[in-house]
This record gives sequence, C-alpha cells and structure tokens, in this order.
Amino acid sequence: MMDDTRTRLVESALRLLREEGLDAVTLRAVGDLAGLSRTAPYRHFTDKTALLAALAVRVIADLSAHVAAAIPQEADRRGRLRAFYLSYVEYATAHPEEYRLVFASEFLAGHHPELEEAIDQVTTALGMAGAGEGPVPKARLMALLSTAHGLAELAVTGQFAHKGIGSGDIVDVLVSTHGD
Amino acid sequence: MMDDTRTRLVESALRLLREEGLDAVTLRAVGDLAGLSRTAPYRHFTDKTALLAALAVRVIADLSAHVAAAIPQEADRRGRLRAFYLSYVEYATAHPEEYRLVFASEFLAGHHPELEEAIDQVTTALGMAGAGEGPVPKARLMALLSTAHGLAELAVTGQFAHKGIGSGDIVDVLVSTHGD
DNA sequence: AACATCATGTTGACAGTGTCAACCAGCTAC
DNA sequence: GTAGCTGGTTGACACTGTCAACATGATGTT
Repeated sequence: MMDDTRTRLVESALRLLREEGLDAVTLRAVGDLAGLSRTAPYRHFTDKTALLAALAVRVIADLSAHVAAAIPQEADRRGRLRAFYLSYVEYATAHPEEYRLVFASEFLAGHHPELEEAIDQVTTALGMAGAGEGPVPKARLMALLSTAHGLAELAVTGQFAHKGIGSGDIVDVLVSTHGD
Repeated sequence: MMDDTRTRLVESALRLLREEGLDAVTLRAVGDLAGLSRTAPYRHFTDKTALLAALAVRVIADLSAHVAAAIPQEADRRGRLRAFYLSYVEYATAHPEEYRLVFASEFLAGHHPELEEAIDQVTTALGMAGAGEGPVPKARLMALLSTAHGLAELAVTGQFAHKGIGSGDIVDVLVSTHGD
C-alpha cells in the first residue's frame, strides 16, 4: 500500500510535533524524518495544511481515547462529568504542543471534513460515557465540549497558574453548578 | 513622543489583520503601511511575537468593551449571563481573524505580562457586570470565561453550523443549567 | 511482448519571511 | 563641541511553502 508512506509521514510529523514543537513541523523536516525528500508530502497531501489536518485527526483520536478511558462508567453523573473535564484538561496540559495544533487546525481555511468527523467522535464518546440513561441532546454535548475546550486552552496557556487558582478549582465550580 | 510610532505600527497591523487576515500581518507589510521601512518594527518590538502580543492586547480591549457594553445592568442574573455569552460569541464571529489572533497569541512563548493583564481586564469587567450583589469568586469567573472562550472558538470555526444547531441553542443550555 | 499510463518520488528554482549586522541622522547632555 | 543614545535605513542570510520539470517503476491494454 502507498497509504503506508502516508501514515509514515503523519507519524514523522507527530514525532516532530512532540519532540520539537509545532514550529518544527516543516515539510522538509517531515520528509527527511520519513526517509524521503522534501517535497515527498506533496504526493500524499495537497497542502501543508492538509498534512496538519491529518495530524490533528490523529491527535484528536488520541485525545478522544484518553478521555473515554478516563470516565468511570460506574460513577454517578457528577463523577463522570468531573472525570471528563479533568481528563480533557490533563491531556491538554500534558501534551501542550499537540493541543496547540488542534486549536490551530480548527482555524484552517477550507474545512477538512475528516477533522470535523474526528471532533464528532469526541462528542459521541462523551455522549455515551456521560449519558447514564437516555441520549444526551446535541446542544448539551456541545456545551460540555465548549467548556472543556476553553478550559483546556486557558489551562495550557497558563492563564490560571499565574493567579492563585488551579484548574481543579474551576472544575469544582463547573461540576457543582452544571452537574445535573 | 516615539510611542506615537509604536501605536501607529499596532494600528497598521490591526488594519492588515482586519482587511487581509492574520497571515497578511507580516513585518514588512506593517512597516510599509505605517510609512516606514521593513525592519522599523524592530525599534519598538523585540520580536514579531511581541508585536502580535501588543496587537492582541488591543483586540482584547475591544472585545472587553464590547462585552461590557452589551450586558444590561438592570437585567437579572440569567439575563446578564446570557448577554455575556451571546455578546462574546457575537464579537468572535463578527471578527474571526481578530479572535484567531487572540487564540494564537495565547500560545505565544515567553508569556507577555501585558497580555495576561488584558485578559484580567475581561474577567474583572465580567465580574462587575455579572455580580449583582457581592464579589464573584475568581474560580467562578474563570469558569465563565473558559466556557465563553471555548464556545467562541467552536462557533468561529463553524463547528456548530455544520450540524443543525446554532450557538444560541447552546447558550440556552448553559444559562439554564449554569445560570444560578 | 511492446507500449502507454499513471502513481510516486526526486532535484532545481522562486518568491516571501523573520532576523540580524552594519551604517546613518539627529537629538541630548556634559 | 563632542560623545552617545534613539529611531531609522539598507543589505544580506537562512529558511519556508510551493511549483515545474524530470526520473522510474508498476500496471494495464492491445
């Protein structure tokens, strides 16, 4: 398969992202690390943004899996909600460059459908975990996602740390007022 | 004053941001538009990121003023909360490139203190408007800001539009469950 | 078997970018 | 009057994304 090289390119890009940050993810570096030449990505992605979108899909899948695994099914609604928020923020702060890419890629022009699909994946995983009984309405799911998303960004960029509070405190507030 | 040229540079950058987007904000273009030469910004900003941070401060001040003006003091708590969310999202969707800059600049390395201060300004304006009686605890304020922030990003990047829901629906959910 | 086609990959080149070094004009201060 | 700083300029450099042109091997058709 030639999809093989495609995923190898994405994997190389992921390694660069993790080890050297988003700015180090350059087409030339990706090609080099994959054992190919600088313009090789152009045979598998139309653009650099297309490569970044594919990379973002990978990252979001990781994030989704992390969050889904962190929500204990046997806990009550409040407990699952707290686990959702905390695990989401945890992932973001543990992998700041990856999360930065997610933010950046959402602003990419020419909306990539795979990216939207990956985000849908997060919300459905969230819906299954957080439901308890019956389906959770879409608007509610998006509200939860919005909150977690904004929380993660402010946490990652150190907006909480430089005042006295931690993100845990904020999750407390969110869960206690938003929890049922 | 030589601060005059400094603000003129920021103003030129703002015009470029509004009229041609974030990618068009290049040091050369900023210098040209200000009637100076390409490296002129280096006499007033150490970095390009420093210029962007200053620009972000301007944008956040605008956003802060817009939100503060949109919250009716005579409304009840729910009403003010709804006005806060809606005006925040409204500003973001009306000026997407400016809001994109805010996201990008928060991820800038070498945390700029003025930027953090500008963000504090938003939360205090929010605190005064949303308080009613007594001071609102910091964690609560940050929770509100997180939610609005995440909401704005998902709205700006069209994450709601491509399913059936609008951001107003989500604000309904947020206000009804989070409103008191 | 011979040929055309296409996917994959390479090198060379180009315009643009952030950044720095070197240089230059005034203004201020002693 | 001269030393030094502030604000400004031009020239150059390494690097980036992107494209055009070219190679090469596999595939498929006759």
